[in-house]
Amino acid sequence: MESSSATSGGSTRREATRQKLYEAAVTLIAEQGFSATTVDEIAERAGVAKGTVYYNFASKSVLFEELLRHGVGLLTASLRDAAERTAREGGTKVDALDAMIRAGLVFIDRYPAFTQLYVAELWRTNRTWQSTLMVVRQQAVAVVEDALREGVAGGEFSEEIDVPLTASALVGMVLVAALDWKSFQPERSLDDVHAALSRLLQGRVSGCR
Amino acid sequence: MESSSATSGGSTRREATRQKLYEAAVTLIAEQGFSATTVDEIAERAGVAKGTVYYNFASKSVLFEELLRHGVGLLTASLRDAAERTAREGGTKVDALDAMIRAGLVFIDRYPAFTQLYVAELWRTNRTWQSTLMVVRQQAVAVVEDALREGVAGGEFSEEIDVPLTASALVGMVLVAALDWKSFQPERSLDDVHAALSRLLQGRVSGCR
DNA sequence: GTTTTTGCACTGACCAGTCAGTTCAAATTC
DNA sequence: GAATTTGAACTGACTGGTCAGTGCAAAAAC
Repeated sequence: MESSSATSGGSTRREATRQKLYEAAVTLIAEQGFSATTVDEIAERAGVAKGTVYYNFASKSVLFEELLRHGVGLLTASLRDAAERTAREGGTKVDALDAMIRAGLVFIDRYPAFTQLYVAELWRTNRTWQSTLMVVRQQAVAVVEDALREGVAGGEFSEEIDVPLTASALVGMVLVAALDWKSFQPERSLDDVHAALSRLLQGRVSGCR
Repeated sequence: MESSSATSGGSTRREATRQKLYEAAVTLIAEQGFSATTVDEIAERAGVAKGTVYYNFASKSVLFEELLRHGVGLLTASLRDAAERTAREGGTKVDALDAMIRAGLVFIDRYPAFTQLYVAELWRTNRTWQSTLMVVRQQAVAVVEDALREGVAGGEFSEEIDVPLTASALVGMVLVAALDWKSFQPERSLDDVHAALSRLLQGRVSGCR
């Protein structure tokens, strides 16, 4: 899944160790927060010696920063893929947004810990990885903004909508609904959650029908 | 302002110190997270000696927990107030939801640090204040759920909506849009943001008109 | 034979929580 | 109304523990 191409095509063994460290770090940091999670814990959960962590990453912060980049890269790719697939199949922009909602849900379903940790850090200030976070956030939100803008250009959406704000709101809708789903009603199906959000997106809750 | 009544009518000085500590703690923890914030920092920012923190609160965690309860209490009261005011004035349930969106925005506008800190902690597990957080979350979401349920009962909303999920999604919409507003476009007006969210709530973005 | 991992002892900074002592405003005494 | 007492509120130096990061020799993997 990650061995062949990737960024630097390093040796496979190294990549596998890094992956194990990502996985260990993501759950621990999601549960406890960055500062409350120790490097010893991460190493132990990954089944690796502490020295190995420092052989593979310059510091705890760097490990975390690369983890963030890695994770949001996956999400962005998935959103873009959903949008493009819909376009290729001749769907409307609402279809594209709907497909992106589903892609978001699938992502959160698969990586709940990452999502949680991301949300916890996103609006913080004064942290070393702030700029990383901003860049990476913009990449993801931009995909939604593009769909909205194209919808406005094509006459499908009202010209009066506020693109950045509406994009934020849509992202928030999916994010919070999905995190609540995973935290408080994990037994429900993804389709169920998707249906509820679809209805909200299409304004089938109130007002018109 | 706080001398006479309050909860326990304790001495004024004590209450004032606690308030200063809340204010210092909320911004520091919002910026850095709970574990990365030291008690020395909180004391210094509050202009108080470290010992005073421990004279007023049993521990750092307890200070934080009481801070959470305090803050969400304010929010819940504000939401409930908005809902009741709309009802008294004979508004529809959409009006009530709209008023609650505005109340939420006003709250976040006033206490952005608290909101940020709340979001960062809400979906964590394994923390001592988890139960506090759950209780307090349910109080706030319940107000929205009630409005939705009443809307369904009164025929204003579709019977098919999923009340808890839709409530989560609405809360998320406001939360994320408002945090993005405060973080990335703080110069915009509250009315502006409110208008964009109103439009989304009423389905005036896509589909019907 | 080079790269990667291990295991573990060590350091220095940092930090939550403690406690003996100080402050001061109100209550009490004369 | 001045002198004295009281005690809640506050102070800040100190302690015991924790943790990020280092150093390195030997083993394992490739």
